[in-house]
Formats: sequence, structure tokens, C-alpha cells
Amino acid sequence: MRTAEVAGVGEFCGQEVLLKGWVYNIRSSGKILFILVRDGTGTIQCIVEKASAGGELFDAASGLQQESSIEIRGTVSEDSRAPGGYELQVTGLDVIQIAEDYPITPKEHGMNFLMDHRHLWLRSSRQHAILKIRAGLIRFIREFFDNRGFICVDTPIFTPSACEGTTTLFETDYFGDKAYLTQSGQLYNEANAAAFRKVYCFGPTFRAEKSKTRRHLIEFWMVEPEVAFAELDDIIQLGEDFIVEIVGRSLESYRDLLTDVLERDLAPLERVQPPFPRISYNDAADILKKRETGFVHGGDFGGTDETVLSEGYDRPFFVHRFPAAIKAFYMQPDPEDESLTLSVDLLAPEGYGEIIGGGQRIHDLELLKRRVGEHGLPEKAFEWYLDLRRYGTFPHSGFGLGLERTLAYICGIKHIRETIPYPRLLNRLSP
RNA sequence: GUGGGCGUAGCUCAGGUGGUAGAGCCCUGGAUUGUUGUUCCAGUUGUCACGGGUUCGAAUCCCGUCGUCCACCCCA
Repeated sequence: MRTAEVAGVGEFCGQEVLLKGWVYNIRSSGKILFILVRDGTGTIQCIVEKASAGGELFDAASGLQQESSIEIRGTVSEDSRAPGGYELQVTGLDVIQIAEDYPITPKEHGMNFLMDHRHLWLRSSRQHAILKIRAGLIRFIREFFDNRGFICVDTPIFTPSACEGTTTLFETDYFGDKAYLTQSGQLYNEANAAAFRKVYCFGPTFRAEKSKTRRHLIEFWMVEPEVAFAELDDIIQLGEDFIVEIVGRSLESYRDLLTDVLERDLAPLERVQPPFPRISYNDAADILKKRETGFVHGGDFGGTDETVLSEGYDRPFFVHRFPAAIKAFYMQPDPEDESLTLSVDLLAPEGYGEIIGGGQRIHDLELLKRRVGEHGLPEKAFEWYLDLRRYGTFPHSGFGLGLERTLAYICGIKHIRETIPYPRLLNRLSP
């Protein structure tokens, strides 16, 4: 007998197959049992009729409980009454284990309870859908860069110094020395860009920010491209092409999961078409001033500021040329106004906010040295970084995209904690 | 970290103004040939978060502690 997976069960129509999986739900209606079996690739309704299956099989099947592990044999048939279109007329059942008192029932649960049972919660259809789309999104991201001649060059997770503020760094003991978990691969990316021209890194990053919001994770994944000889406009264009492609491919590949399981309204995603609006920080500030959001010119945007700005657009939009005072030390000054930087953020609509941050980097050695000093950073730790400006310096730009925020946006889910298998939050390190 | 809400059965919750607790789900038994989070009948389940106070008496009122959820600051 053929062993099949639920995802490809349609190919075995009319044949008897063996499925291995778990009981997702079980219903009975007198002399007929409906067992919903999931095997990780999908779910299928399995039918046990007392008359045709016999008492022994029927009794064994009635004793199943949610999440019991089983090997089940039966004949595949197409039936419009079955969810998914196919069902299994059961001819045999081997129980691996009866799962007793599975904590997550098909009824309502509180968030804390679900988070405590995250290791089990992943089996439910909604979490399964989100993480399946996550896997696809990671693939689309890699393929976007790989297909354009970018080289994936990994950057270290243990780092000797900070690239932004040290208050948000996780400090660890490194054989008696201090090491920090990476916040960004960017500084290394710049070295890699000098070697490979177009590079990206993609991995976990860590920020010890004491903020608990629906948009923050302590540990999250970020993809960061860096391009030699690219200037601000080039990197904005790259960001636009990138978002259009990864949103488009997600929509194309996961339309059913998005609508049926996650109940995502696809219209806003369908509108993710070029060109994206590009507004300057100063123009954005003028808009906010008229709306009295409490925004102070020169400061960063708050949550309501981002919402107000996004109301003006039907798709993601870029805000560029932020004040130097609120950006990292390596940002290239705007030649037309030295108080501004050649920086850019991409804000997603529907309240999802910033998903991309980036810009053009300083390539002048003296200016960069000065900025390191102004930001109170130890020049010694940055010697290797300054070397990039000593030996064949070059204009270059890049950005970082937060994987989980982007996934939350694509899936239309409110809280970022559902977008990563095991979220690390301010008050949660387990499971 | 700041502000607000909530901690009662394994889960989700109800318990005006104080009198030692209840409903649904889950589970067990029974009924129904096609269910779609099946429905119906019967049954089992408690340190009312913890500590202190007021009171004849506290799940209920007061104080504190802890946990949790939501919002804000910050960032991707």
C-alpha cells in the first residue's frame, strides 16, 4: 500500500493509501465518524462507517482524542461534502498514541495561555498558515537578491562593538572579554560590498529594547542588502522593486491561506504596485503640523504620525532625508542641507509602519572619523570600519527589512508575536 | 519604564449594594448515516493569584506584592 501525504492525496483517487498524522478534530453522527486528520502537509476528513468498517475498527476510531497520533488506511475519494474536496474511506487504523487532555481545544483561549503553549499552538491552522507563508517569504527574499547577482555573505552574531546605541545591546561573556549580540550586519555588509559589490545578509538580530508593543521583538530576522556605488535614489528604487516582488509573490502563492485561514483583505496588497510615493521628511513634517498630532519638527515619527501620513496613500511609501540628529552616525549628509541625511524609511499602510530603514553611508574618512567622535563611539573599535574609507573608498547604500513586520503586514495580523515560531518578548523567553 | 484593564474549575468566562461558588467547553456514558468549531440528554472538576487589613462573616471592600493584557516612548 502506498504511503501518501495529505497535500498530494488527490493523485491517489480511488486507491487505498496509508496516511500518518494526528487527529485534528473528531465528530460523530450516530453510525458514522468524521475524523479530521492533519499530517503537517494538510488536513483530510476520514470517514468511518459502522456498517462497512465493522465494530472493532469503529470502536477504535471512536476512542481517538484530539492530537492522537495514528496510522490510518483507506480509499481516497473526491467528495464535495468534505473540506478540501477529498476524503478517506477508512479501512484500517493503528493508534500510535492516544493523546489525553490536549490543552488547546477548538474553543477560545487567552493569549497568555496560547503563548505558554506555543510549542503546541504551532499545530493549529492559523499558526500553521502564518509560518508557511513566512517560509515562502524567506524564499522570495533570497530569490529576489540571488536572481539579481547579489552574493549572500553572512555577518557575525557575536560582535565586539555596537553599531547603534549600546543600551539596546545584549552583552555576553566571550572568554573574559565582552561581546555583544548583533543588532545589524550593516558594518560588515559594507566591507563585504567592497569585496563583492552587491551583497546581502539575512539572519537573526537582537535588541534589548525595553519596549513591549505589538511591533517589537527582542529577537527578529532582518535582511540587509548593501550595494557598492549605489546612491540614495538607487537604493530607494531597489527597495521598491523588492517590496513589489515579495508582496506579489506572496499573494500569488498563498492567496488561499491569506483569504480562507487568515481572512486577509487582499485589496491593499493588490495595490502594492510601482511607483511608491516618495516624500521628504520636511514635507511629511508639514503635513503633520497641520494635523496636530503632537509631532515636533526634528524628532522621529510616533505611531499616530505614521498613521496620519499613511492615510494619504493607498500603498507603501518612502520618507527620505531625515535629520542627522535622529539617525545613525554613518549616514551621508544631504549635500543640499547638511543637517539632513541621505536616509530613507519605507512605511507600510494599514498601521503596519516602518518595515524598511536605510540610506547612503558616509564614504569620506575624515567626516566619518568626526561622526564616530561626535557619537561618543570608541574609534579604536571602528578602525577596521574606517579602513574601508582608507583603502578604495566608494559611495554605497543599503537598507534593512524586518522580516516579521513584513510578514505581519502581508498576513494582516495585529501582533508580531505570531510571525516567528518562538517569539522572544520583553517578558517571555519560553518555550 | 509610564498609564489603564484583568487574575474565580484543565480552558473561556459569569458571580448589583459582603452571607464559604456557577455556566459553556474539555473529559466519561448514552442518542442521532454526512458531520463542517455537529446537536441533544446525564455525570466528574475549585488554596476564588499571593500576603496583610476592615468585619460576626470577604471571590466581593481597603493596602501591598506578583503575574498578565492593551496603549505610549523607541526602533526593523
